[in-house]
Amino acid sequence: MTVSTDAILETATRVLAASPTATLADVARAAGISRTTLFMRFATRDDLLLALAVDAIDRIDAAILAAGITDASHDPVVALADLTASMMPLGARLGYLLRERSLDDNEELRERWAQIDRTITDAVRRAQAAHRVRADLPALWVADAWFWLVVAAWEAVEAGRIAPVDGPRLVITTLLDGTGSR
Amino acid sequence: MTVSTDAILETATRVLAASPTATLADVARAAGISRTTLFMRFATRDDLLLALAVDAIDRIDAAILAAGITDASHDPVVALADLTASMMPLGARLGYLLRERSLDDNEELRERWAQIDRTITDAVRRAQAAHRVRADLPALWVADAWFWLVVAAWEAVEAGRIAPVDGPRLVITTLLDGTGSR
DNA sequence: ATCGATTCTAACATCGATGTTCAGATCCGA
DNA sequence: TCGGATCTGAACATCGATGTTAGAATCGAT
Repeated sequence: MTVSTDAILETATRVLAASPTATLADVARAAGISRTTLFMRFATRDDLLLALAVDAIDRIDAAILAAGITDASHDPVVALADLTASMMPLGARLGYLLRERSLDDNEELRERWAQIDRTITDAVRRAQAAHRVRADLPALWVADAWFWLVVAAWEAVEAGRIAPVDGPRLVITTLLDGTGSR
Repeated sequence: MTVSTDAILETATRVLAASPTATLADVARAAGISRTTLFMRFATRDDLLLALAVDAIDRIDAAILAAGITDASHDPVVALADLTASMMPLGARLGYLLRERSLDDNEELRERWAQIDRTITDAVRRAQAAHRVRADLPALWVADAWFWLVVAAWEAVEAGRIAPVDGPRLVITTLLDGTGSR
């Protein structure tokens, strides 16, 4: 196996995130394999798209686990900051998930995404219970705001508007402290 | 003209935002006109996509003008809050602009978007000068954070996670005050 | 060096979407 | 009611992407 399946997924994510209508021939060329071989690995275009999404969600799950979000003994705010940092390198994959609407009707993906959502929202609720996050805001909204700020940071890094190293800090300080002057 | 061009754009935005690969036959059907007539109004698919994008940006420009963002005598923070409220109904159009990557290589659209970006960023800078926004954050980032929080609110409303009426307030309080407890 | 497996090139069929054409239906104002 | 304009349905050509197949080439292990 000259080119690993992982490398193909990596390349395919990059190509398809940049241009969702890219051809499988484009993907194969970018990955340095022939179109025929690509069809050996993924029988149909849908198979490939699904594999990309599953890979992205796998990585998010892994990041969540590593950050200890689900661990009740961890400070939820610290855990969320850790998660933010480890989400940043997943940017292209997040962008792909965001934009690829054809995945919406996949039951498995929807359920896994809902699970991630619940995990983050639960962490927010625990932070609210510990008086670390304002209790007058819906936990669902705070979770959403966090997620989209992560997206914002990724896009800003991608566009060269902020330095990669600043991303996590900007997300967390914006989310917790806000941007208004005291 | 039984079906106005505006109504076609409205419908097309909804259909294509929900499923970017939707067929022109789908769009025509949803708009209640024949495929032939749709081709009378927009000679090619690209023409239609471009018209959608131009329409979306027109509306954002109008909202910016109405909110008085560019008016130096207005309080920039109040103006941004006003703009947030008038951006909310543009949700589907924003979603379309966000996801339709094929527009990236259109010079006119890129320039118009850059102009909007400059306008928002300038407002943030004025707010910083007036000590209404923290000066230790890049104005570019604050502008980005605002934009993506607007997207977050729109998506949350769309998914039924927050009430439409709460959107603008949640965006502004999250952006300015943050979600952390004092 | 050989064998088996994998990848490659180069074709091929298929299919759906785009875009075109045109004759008839329909509508709307005079 | 008439006449011009517009919309429509039903074809049609074209094109590009998907997916398939076969044989040649390459590679890796023994």
